[in-house]
Formats: sequence, structure tokens, C-alpha cells
Amino acid sequence: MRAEASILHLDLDAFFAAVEQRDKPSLRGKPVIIGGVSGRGVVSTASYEARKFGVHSAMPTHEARRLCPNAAFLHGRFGAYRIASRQVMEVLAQVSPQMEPMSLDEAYVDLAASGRTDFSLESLRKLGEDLRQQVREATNGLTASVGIGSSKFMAKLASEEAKPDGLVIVPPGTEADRISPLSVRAIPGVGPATAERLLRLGIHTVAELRQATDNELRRELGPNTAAWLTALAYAQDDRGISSSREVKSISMEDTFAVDYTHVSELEPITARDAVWVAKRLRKSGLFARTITLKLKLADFTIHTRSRTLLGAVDSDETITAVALSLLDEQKHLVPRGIRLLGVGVSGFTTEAQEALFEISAARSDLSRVESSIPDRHSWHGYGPGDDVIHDTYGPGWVWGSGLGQVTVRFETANTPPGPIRTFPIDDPDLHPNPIQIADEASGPGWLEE
DNA sequence: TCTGGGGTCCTAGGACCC
DNA sequence: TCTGGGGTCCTAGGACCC
Repeated sequence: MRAEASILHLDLDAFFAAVEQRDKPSLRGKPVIIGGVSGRGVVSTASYEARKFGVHSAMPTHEARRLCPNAAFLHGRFGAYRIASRQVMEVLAQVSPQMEPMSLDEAYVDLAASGRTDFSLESLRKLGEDLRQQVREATNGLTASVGIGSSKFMAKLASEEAKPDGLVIVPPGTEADRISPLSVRAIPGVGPATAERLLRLGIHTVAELRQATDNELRRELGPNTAAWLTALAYAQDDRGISSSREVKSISMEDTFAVDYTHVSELEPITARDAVWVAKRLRKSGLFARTITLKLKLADFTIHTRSRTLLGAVDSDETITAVALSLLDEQKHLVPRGIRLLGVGVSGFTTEAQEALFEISAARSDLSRVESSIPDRHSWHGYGPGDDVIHDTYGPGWVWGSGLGQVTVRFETANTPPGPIRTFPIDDPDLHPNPIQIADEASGPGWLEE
């Protein structure tokens, strides 16, 4: 906690929905819900008009549909969101070199790092309002809420209070009093599980949390959690703002429209996800030592299996082979019904350390699986500049990237290459929503970024 | 037609080394 | 022979955040 209110938090209001309303005037003033695909989707963002019906983030889409049947239900257009987000972050970067984006729609700014010395309430108020105006102009009309305080905790709390389209400043010295009546859930890091444990101690509010003895908190939550929780209960928060945070993991997962019960159905999906992850790894110039496979069962239990290699890798072959072998280790779970499968990598280095025997082990493993996939088709794509942009395992699956269009040649293991064909891509940033393309030889396929 | 996808951080136990 | 502690790495699971 600082002596001045020198930390600013900016949060765009109902961001995804607001972008849709901005770009499509007929949606303005109407409930708009951005949500997941398939019957198993959840709400990502609800416009304020939709929130009046009780719709909120993380709610299953089918429930949102029941509460607000007349809303416009839309898939996310992440390309558009990324563009708007970049515009906002550029505005914030002008305010201070120390700026920490937390997601597409929010960021912290360290006002002290810009050389500013005037932290009077009037001066901060002008700064906050100017900033909100600049965001509106830079994004062609998106509104942002801004909170300013002496710590990340206070700034975030203030922007929450400011919503929608407002500004709140927490004057230094008033922090502890301000949070006293709030639920413990207002403390960052206190979720449903921790709140439930605190409830067992009869603690609902931050003021009650302060009354708890150190002993009972430690017993219920462990020494570490007890320590930071107590500090935050007194508004003591010294978390810094770092403009460059390194990536720790990269992953890709999806929930299926129906549960799978056969390993043979999951193998092509595992391979596709592994290749996707490997591609993102190479795009980032990184190599990973640990590969993780995640399975969510029909009963919602989550099982992960990971393997750390001797060297760091970035190739499709190795990551795919390891992911497939982790799947093989977990195959006993598959008959229980798999609703989600994910592949992730972590333990990054910036240099390859691929051990030779690992590569050869990977190759033989991969060929086993390839031969086990019936009717394997393969697609080759060429984008602008002739770079190979996709490949596939298993019938119907296509992925790759390109700007504006993608050129595809269809071939199978048993037939000569077919004619070269071109498909348009409306939005190259569309991932993770697949673009469907049709091919008379293979039936429908899906094209992802 | 119940409950997403991308992450980060923490805990706890076991292996191993000094 | 019995008993040791600290540190690091790895794995699996869980909580939390946006």
C-alpha cells in the first residue's frame, strides 16, 4: 500500500458485448450475450440490458436463453476484440511506461512510474476522466470504468464500484474502513472454497476476518493463505505492476458436444491439439520440457497426466507422440465418458535441447498411432508467401492459418493429390471458433487459425 | 441441453542429493 | 547403526481469475 493513490485500474464495460453493439447498431439498447458454441457453452459476456434479466458471465448458455430468450446470442469475434484491446492498451501506455494488462479488457497502470508527483484528488479526477475520454475516442465509442487507489486491491475495487462508465478514487487513509463491511469475497484470491471455509469460522465480512485469531485462520487455511489473507483484510497490498510477464504455459482444450467413450475417437483430437500447441510454441520462439494431457470426465472430475522430458522440444512429432502416450496411460478412464480433452506445454526454455533418443521414441510412437487412425486424410495448405500452413490427422480435421484465404490440396494415403482449391477466410482471427469448409471428397472440414 | 477456455499460483508427497 | 535436515525437481490436484 502506497502513501498516494498512484495505481490505476481500467476495465472496459461489458467489453465483448459492447464491441458487438458498436459494430452493429441494431444491437444497441438490446440484450446481447456472447457465449460458447454448442449446447455446452457458457456466457462469456452479457450486455447490461441482458444483465437485467439475471444473465451473467459463466452462466450456461441454455440457462441464459431461458432467462432472456429475446437476446441476441453471438459467438465471439476475437479478432475485433483484440484490435479494440490494443487500441486501449496503447492509450494506457501513453500514461505510464509501467502498465500491466490482465486480460483483453483490463489493465493496471503505475502512475508513480510516469514521473507524476501531483496525486491530489482533483488532479487524479482529471486524469481519470481524460483517460476515459481518450479510450472512447480511440475505440470509436467503447466505455471504460476507472478506479484509482494506493494498491492494486484498492484500484480494482474502485473500478468495480465505478461500473458502468464511471470513475472512483479511494483516498489514501480510508482503505481499511472502506473494505470493513464488504464480504470476504471482495478480497482478491478469495473464491467460493475459501469463503466456505471462512464461513465455518463464522466469518462473512472483512471486519469479522480481522477479529479472527491467527491460530484458527492457520488451522483452517494453512499458514500461507492465513498470512496474505490477514494482510489484505487490513488493506495491506504491496503487489507491484510489471509490464513484462513471461508466459509459463501454453494449452489448448475443448469440450465436446457429446462425451466420447473410445480412445480411437480421442487420438486424432489429441494429435490435432498437440500440433496446435506446438505451432504456438514455435510462434513464440519457445521450447518446452513438460507436456500435459488433461481429461474432464462426464462426472466433471479432472485428471491430468504430465511428462517432463530430458530436453526441451518444439516439434509437432515429439509433442504429439508424448501427448498420445499420456492418453494411452489414461485410457482406463475413457469408458467413463470424456467431455473435455486438453494438451498443454510448460517448463519453457528459449533453446532446443532435444535428446536424440526422445525423438526416435517419439517417431515410433507416432507411426503406431497414425496407422491406427482409419482413413487418414491429409491436407496441405499454402498461404501468402507459400508457407505451409496446415496439416491434419484423421478424417475431416483441417487446421492452418492464413490471411484472407487458404489454399488447400486434398489427398489421402491411397489416392493421388487432388486439385488445388482455395477457400476464403472471413476472419483469420476467428480461433477458437472453427470455420467450416466443404469438400465433396471428404465431406465437411473445419478450418481454424 | 446443466456447468468454457485460457491462464496463474499453491500444496503436498516422493525422489534424490548433499 | 540410528537418525537428520534442507533444497530442488517432479507429479497431481485444486483454487482462483478474467
